[in-house]
Amino acid sequence: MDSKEYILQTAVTLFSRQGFEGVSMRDLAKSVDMSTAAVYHHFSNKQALYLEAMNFAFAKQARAFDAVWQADLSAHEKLRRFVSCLAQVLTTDVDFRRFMQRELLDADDERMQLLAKEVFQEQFSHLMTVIEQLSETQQVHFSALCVIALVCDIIQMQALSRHLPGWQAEHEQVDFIAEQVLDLLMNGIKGDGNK
Amino acid sequence: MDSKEYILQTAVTLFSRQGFEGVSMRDLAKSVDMSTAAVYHHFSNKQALYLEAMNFAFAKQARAFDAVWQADLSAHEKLRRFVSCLAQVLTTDVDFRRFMQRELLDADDERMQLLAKEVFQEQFSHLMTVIEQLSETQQVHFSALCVIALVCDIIQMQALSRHLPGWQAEHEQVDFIAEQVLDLLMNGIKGDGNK
DNA sequence: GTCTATATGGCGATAGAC
DNA sequence: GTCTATCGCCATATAGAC
Repeated sequence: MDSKEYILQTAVTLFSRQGFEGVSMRDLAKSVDMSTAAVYHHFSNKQALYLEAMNFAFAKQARAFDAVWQADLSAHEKLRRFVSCLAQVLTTDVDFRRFMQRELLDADDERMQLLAKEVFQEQFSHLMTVIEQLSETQQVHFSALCVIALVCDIIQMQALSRHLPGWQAEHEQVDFIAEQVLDLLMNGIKGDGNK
Repeated sequence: MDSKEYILQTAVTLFSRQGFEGVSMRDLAKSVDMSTAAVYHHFSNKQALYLEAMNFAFAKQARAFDAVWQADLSAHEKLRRFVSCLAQVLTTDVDFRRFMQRELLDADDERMQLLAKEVFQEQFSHLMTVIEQLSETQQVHFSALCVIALVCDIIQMQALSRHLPGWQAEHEQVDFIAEQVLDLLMNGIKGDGNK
């Protein structure tokens, strides 16, 4: 009975690329080489399938960050690892990234709350602790948000930035992104760091 | 014959909220109080209507940035105005923001090129010039991308960040966002600026 | 330019055999 | 657990009258 898992895996890919309305149960059934009736045997309706697919996609990434917050690292090193890990995950697992972006657009408040609790909250709390150690800012929540926003949107905008002046291929490499983001976070736009 | 414009205006709102697949020609026709046949009189098919709606939404914002790059301002002041203006536009015109996010997700390379040329390129070039004046970084393109990414994604993540620890209502005010982003850009995460 | 009516096909979901 | 067949509805798009 890993039909069900196979369906979920496939659904994640399809939903992340074409959205809820853009994927029909027929499309999905064809992709997993089954009849629609067989798919409906595993999920009560399309909405339920979508929610399970979402949880499935997010659960896979839950423990990608485990190595980041180890107690015996400096705050600076923790931040470096987090930024690097986030860039890595978002670049590698394109389905996850697109699913997340789509949820940010389409989710109602209830699903947004779920996303916050199940996917973000733990990492966000760790990140806030690290920022408190590194900075005197009173805007810890906002600073943490900035870190995540920077990494997410840089990767999200890659397909666009390719067509803007000054683009270079290395701008899309994970290590380059992580290094530049960290430099910006530590030194601001002046970038007097390692250059 | 401003039926056509009225249809476009309505289409922008619907498409930005529910996406291409989520809006039927019937929905749209009902929203503008016409028959679907009347809508089809103005647009050859749904795809063409979508593309015209996209151009319509983006054209409205083209000259929102006119006051930003005035020659007699300091580079720092230009940057401040750009960040503030961008935050203002994205907060005020929710349809525009969502449409842009959706295009970043759904557009193929051709539409991405259009988006780059018609919407971003001019502002992006100005922004790169300003960054060159403010900074010694060799990564001007990347830094410019960071500025835009920061503002866009902070606003995009507001609905989520509401459910994360440490959130405060003032985090969603345009002036607060602009001020904090500028501080981060100039001083990094330490935020030793005006605090 | 707008309508009513309709052609044609895809949609979510179910019934019932195996 | 999977299939074929089908229900009832909604989709895009068009024909032709006014």
